[in-house]
Amino acid sequence: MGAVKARRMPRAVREQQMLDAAVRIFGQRGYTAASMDEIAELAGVSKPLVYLYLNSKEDLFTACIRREARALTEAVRAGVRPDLSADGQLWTGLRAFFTHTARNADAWAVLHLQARTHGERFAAEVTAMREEIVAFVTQLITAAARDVHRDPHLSEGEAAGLAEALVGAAESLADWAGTTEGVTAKQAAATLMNFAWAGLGDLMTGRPWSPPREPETEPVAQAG
Amino acid sequence: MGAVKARRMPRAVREQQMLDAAVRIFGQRGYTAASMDEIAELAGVSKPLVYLYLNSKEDLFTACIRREARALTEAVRAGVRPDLSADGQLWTGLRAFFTHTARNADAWAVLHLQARTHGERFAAEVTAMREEIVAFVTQLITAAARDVHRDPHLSEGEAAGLAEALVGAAESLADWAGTTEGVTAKQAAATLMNFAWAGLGDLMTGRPWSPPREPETEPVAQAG
Amino acid sequence: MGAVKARRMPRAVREQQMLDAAVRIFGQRGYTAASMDEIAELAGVSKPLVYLYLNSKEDLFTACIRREARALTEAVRAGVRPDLSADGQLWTGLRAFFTHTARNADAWAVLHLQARTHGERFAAEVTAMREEIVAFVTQLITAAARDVHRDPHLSEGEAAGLAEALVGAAESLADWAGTTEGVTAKQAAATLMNFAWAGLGDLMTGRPWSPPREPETEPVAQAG
Amino acid sequence: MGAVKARRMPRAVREQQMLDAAVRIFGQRGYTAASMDEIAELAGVSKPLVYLYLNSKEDLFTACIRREARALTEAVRAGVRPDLSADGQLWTGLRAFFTHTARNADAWAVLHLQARTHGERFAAEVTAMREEIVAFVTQLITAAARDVHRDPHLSEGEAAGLAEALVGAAESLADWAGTTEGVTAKQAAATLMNFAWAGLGDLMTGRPWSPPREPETEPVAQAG
DNA sequence: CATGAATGAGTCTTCATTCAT
DNA sequence: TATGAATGAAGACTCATTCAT
Repeated sequence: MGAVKARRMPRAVREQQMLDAAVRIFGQRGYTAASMDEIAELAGVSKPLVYLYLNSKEDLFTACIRREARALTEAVRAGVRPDLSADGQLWTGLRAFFTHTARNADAWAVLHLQARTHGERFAAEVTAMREEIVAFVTQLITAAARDVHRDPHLSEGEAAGLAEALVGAAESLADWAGTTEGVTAKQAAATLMNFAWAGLGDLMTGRPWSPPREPETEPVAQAG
Repeated sequence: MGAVKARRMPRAVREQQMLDAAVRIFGQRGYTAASMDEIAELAGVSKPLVYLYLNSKEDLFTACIRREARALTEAVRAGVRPDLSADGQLWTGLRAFFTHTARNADAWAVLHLQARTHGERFAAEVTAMREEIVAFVTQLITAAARDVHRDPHLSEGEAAGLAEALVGAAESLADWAGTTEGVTAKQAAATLMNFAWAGLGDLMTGRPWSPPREPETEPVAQAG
Repeated sequence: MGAVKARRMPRAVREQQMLDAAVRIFGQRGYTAASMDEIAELAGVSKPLVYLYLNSKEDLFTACIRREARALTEAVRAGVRPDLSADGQLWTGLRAFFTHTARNADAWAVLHLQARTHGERFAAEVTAMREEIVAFVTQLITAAARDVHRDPHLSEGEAAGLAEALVGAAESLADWAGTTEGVTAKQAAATLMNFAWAGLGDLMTGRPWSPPREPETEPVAQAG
Repeated sequence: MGAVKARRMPRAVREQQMLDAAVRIFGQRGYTAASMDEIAELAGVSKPLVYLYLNSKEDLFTACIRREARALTEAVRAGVRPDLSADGQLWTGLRAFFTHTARNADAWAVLHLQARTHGERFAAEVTAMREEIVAFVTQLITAAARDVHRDPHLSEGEAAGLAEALVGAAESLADWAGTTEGVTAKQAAATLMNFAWAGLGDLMTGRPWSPPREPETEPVAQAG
């Protein structure tokens, strides 16, 4: 298991091996349950070397998050075809997204589950990436609205909410596709496009779904 | 801090206090970072008593998951108005869902984040609940399709995928509403209905979004 | 070795046992070389209990310093006979000092060597005690000067310097008496009284030793 | 930081640079807290080179002690004017001593604090130096006694005790002068001469301070 | 002569868990 | 019923020390 043990490698290479191991362990065990011992062993080095290069468990985790966040955004960016229409761009972007998350399940677990569950410092790191993506999707939605009407029915706030929903759905479907046998990235993307885009289309043509009248809305507040 | 110390309470009551404390700590610190010491202190009892009643950290966590999963499904079930049409039922269900998750943020964190991040045994516990909900939503979607056509365009698999997307989006929006100031449960529900339902409607009237032709789809497989 | 192992002792007692052990180990091995393992073992308890009661190595060391500093000052205070003349008070105080340090060699090593060698925080703790003693000795010296003249030849600064020298000499003699076989506390005290008091007497009668004239004094500055 | 990096220096020079760095670090951090990494970095060389030249941390520390002990004794020896009377010799010796310790505070910390706190092997190294000095001072005191009487009142043991006290006071005053702003070497020396010499003078003229009668002397023994 | 790469061994610290009362 | 006293096991982190180049 693991890579063949090769001693005396240049620092940069060893660092990547360590990050590979760390992403795998963090993704599978979770941040706290992951032990530096295990990571070092999987990386084929001794623990002190991990500390020498990556400083601490926190820093190591942060390095994982950064590397994988960058890898994911770049994969998506590379997938998007800017010459297509808004829905075409979304489609290709989603395909890239699902492909990347499915191929890098541990990295996705690190970003989507672990990083958000172990302290603000880590969460902030992913939030940056996520916001970048949400902003991009908001643009796409707004652009699409412009394609249909000169005078869009869509406020900025609404567009942001919809983007949030779309990204959220994508994230959940990524988990689903990663967990469920026989669901391809393409299928996941198609499902999401079907689910959302047609609806958005309707929305933009001025036929939004509207809730029935009702008397009262209680305020939302945390109980405990 | 914590509850007022009252001795000699009936076992059932004490147990609930412990679960209250545990949900709070697990939700805020995460499963591994949560310490039995802290939980016992917040519950206002000594640690051995926690062990006497709840057996072990794992069992305690499982008990939390079960209690909160049941509470959530019951809240949703209670929210749904079975006398309404499919979209009406979905709307009221979502409202109940967002209201409950917003009011019980720690419980939601336990179910949505913690339980899925710390071992199969816990994950399975939530999965059961989730599947129940997905099945219910699948029914609603199928029912809605029947309402529109006698001869639905919607395969079972498609309906399941859409339900998955909808539930996923709902989960993400629950996080979003819990995190973002000034977003009410009602708004979250409306956003999701707008996002999805109109699209589904389109879908059901036979105008699905369709991807452009392309030659090739690579299979999805985990790299590492 | 160590005390007979008795389980289930009240906290206060156990704490003192731990401090006893800690003083011994810290005094003999030094702060850094002392291991919590060894201290716990000598105290007859497990390491976690040491942490439960004393918090950390730093806190444990601080507790040692405080306890021993208090014990030493109290021993000296109890030794001084306030009804005697200044030289009588000094004599009895020194006797008490040498007796206590000789009987508690490890404690003396903690206070005199270890506490001053491992960070400001610890050093400050002993400095407080030392300043108290120096101030007391300064008073004695000044009082003695008043006994001899109405109009003392002794400035405040000079008195402080002399007190510093006397205390310093006492500290060194304590090491010496502790190390050298066959030197009693009484002898050490007598040596110091002989060494110093007669000289101070001379000083106070206005016959100070004076350095020969010389042309030049270079300023003192740290090289590195 | 550290010395300018110059490669390919003769071994002797490099060794001195290493010792310079080591004395500084050992003096400031203490033996155990000092890390070979830091020493090597401050010396401007790689760690393996330190090991190549100085063998081990213990050997390095020993080398420091030896070099600085020799430097100190030589400074004192060079300061003493053998053509002067006994008190003149003591005065000039003390001046040299305080000047050297003040100018080499780290070296003094190594000798006075660190070497005595980290194992017999190191302590022995300084003890040798100290005994040499004490012996020299004993001679001075005896010589001074001879200057006053043909038939000295001073036994050998008494002279040794007094020398011990004087040296001890000098050591403590060295710390004091090193720590307290505005105290020069000359002042420290004068304080000590005033404190001691006049007293010794008295002593030698046959008027020793004598303790009051008292019934009992308890034997001194270590408690623990 | 000189060093970047690498580690075995050990330290402080924490936590889930259990007795004895 | 309830708890103060106590611990085995494990994890993060550091350091003196050595190869291989």
